[in-house]
Amino acid sequence: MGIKVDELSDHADETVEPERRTRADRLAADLADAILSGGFAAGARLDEHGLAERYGVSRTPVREALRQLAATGLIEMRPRRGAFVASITDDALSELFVAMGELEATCARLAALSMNPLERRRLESLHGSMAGMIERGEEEDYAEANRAFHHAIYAGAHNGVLLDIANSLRRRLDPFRQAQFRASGRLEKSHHEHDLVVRAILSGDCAGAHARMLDHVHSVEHAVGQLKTRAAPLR
Amino acid sequence: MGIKVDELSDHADETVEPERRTRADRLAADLADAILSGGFAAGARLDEHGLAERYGVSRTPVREALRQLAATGLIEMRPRRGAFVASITDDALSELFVAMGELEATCARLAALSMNPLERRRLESLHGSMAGMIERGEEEDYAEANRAFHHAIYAGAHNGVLLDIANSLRRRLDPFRQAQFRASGRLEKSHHEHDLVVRAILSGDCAGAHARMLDHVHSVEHAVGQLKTRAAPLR
DNA sequence: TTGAGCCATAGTGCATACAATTAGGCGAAA
DNA sequence: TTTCGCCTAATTGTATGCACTATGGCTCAA
Repeated sequence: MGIKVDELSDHADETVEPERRTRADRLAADLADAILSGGFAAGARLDEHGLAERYGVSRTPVREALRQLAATGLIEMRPRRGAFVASITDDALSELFVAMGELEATCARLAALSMNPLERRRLESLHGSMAGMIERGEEEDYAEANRAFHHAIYAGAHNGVLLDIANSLRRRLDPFRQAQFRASGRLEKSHHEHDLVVRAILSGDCAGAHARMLDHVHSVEHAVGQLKTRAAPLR
Repeated sequence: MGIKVDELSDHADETVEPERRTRADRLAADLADAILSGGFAAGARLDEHGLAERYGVSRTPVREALRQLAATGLIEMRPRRGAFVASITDDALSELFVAMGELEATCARLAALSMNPLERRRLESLHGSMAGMIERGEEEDYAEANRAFHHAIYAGAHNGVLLDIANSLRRRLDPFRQAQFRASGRLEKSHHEHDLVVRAILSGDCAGAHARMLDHVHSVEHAVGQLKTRAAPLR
């Protein structure tokens, strides 16, 4: 099941190959990036013909890409009425955070039980390196390391199904998580919460790992909520 | 051309309506049913042209239906090599059960916290009615009620995201769950486990609900495992 | 006889043309 | 003035044709 992982990872590991993946697949990835980075407004209509012209392909791969995205929940398709960027209501966002929290807490619990010594050492080392980033104010690096941190815990659960679910939820929440890093003092608080999670996992305290991770995600949700009261949602 | 509609003739819920859903959507549903009910062997190749001919449509809706199914994990698509019915290895099946167990346990915990009095009463009543089915040996009815029972708990978590995830996992596991009902004494054991879950939920014991549901799913997995050692997997 | 390379064939990826439906605007009637 | 209905334009759903890739069989050489 380890194979499945790098099928999903669409980074530039391919060098010159004259297109291994299909246009539809690459289009889906491109569109997902564009949507998640705010290139399309929430609720915006995704016109097949327009997208086809814009990306220089025919409507067929566009339609297939849209189907893929619809399956992830990133867009919504209504028969004969087209595709729209899924707009997240406050309630839906809250449900997403609750689900994400439960999933992450579950992974943390399983990780406390299943991680092998190497995985535990790597998690500890990654967590340790993040302290320095905070001191040096390296927000970008911290955000990236944060992703790796959470991913390490998903992977530590040793369950491909949960890994896939967690990744897909995280992708949808990432834009919101990103924003809260800019709240003052948030990085320190986040790191402290991580610390509690790591200690619980390393000591094999599965109930503690569950509880601490739940706390952490709730805290992230709270920070996002605070942000939204001041500024408009970021997409 | 819209005349030869009933090649796809499925359920008679639509009376005269000239197609509300698209062909691709109905095809996806039909194919999912066919696969889950064993109409296609595991690992079988799903030839686009053949399916198109068989269902009396062109390749385009077939392709879109296949994309949809691929997103649910029911089939696997490899670029330029076609679609195959996803074959489940023992390891993958085990991972699915673990994930399903964690999801169900999470829903049970949340249900213990969130269910309103009406939902609690309905859950209790449904559970009560299942005892009679066992005594009367109504396996079919019990299987149906069992689905409703678990669904009620997912819904009781009051979280659409978790509900969707649980449903999609359940769909993939249902063929295996069905089989274990035929194991002797399994119905009684299942009902007893349900009883523990219901009591925990009704009394608001969220930790207990989590633990009891985890036990229950593990027990189901064990029963399926027992079955598989004797007979070949059912698809 | 066995292995490697070539070729034919089948099947997917993509493009494009056509059909059908929806939505919005316009006009007529009450 | 308002409302109902029709018509048109825009857009999605479906069909089909072509091109390119992968796979299996066949040939030729060792």
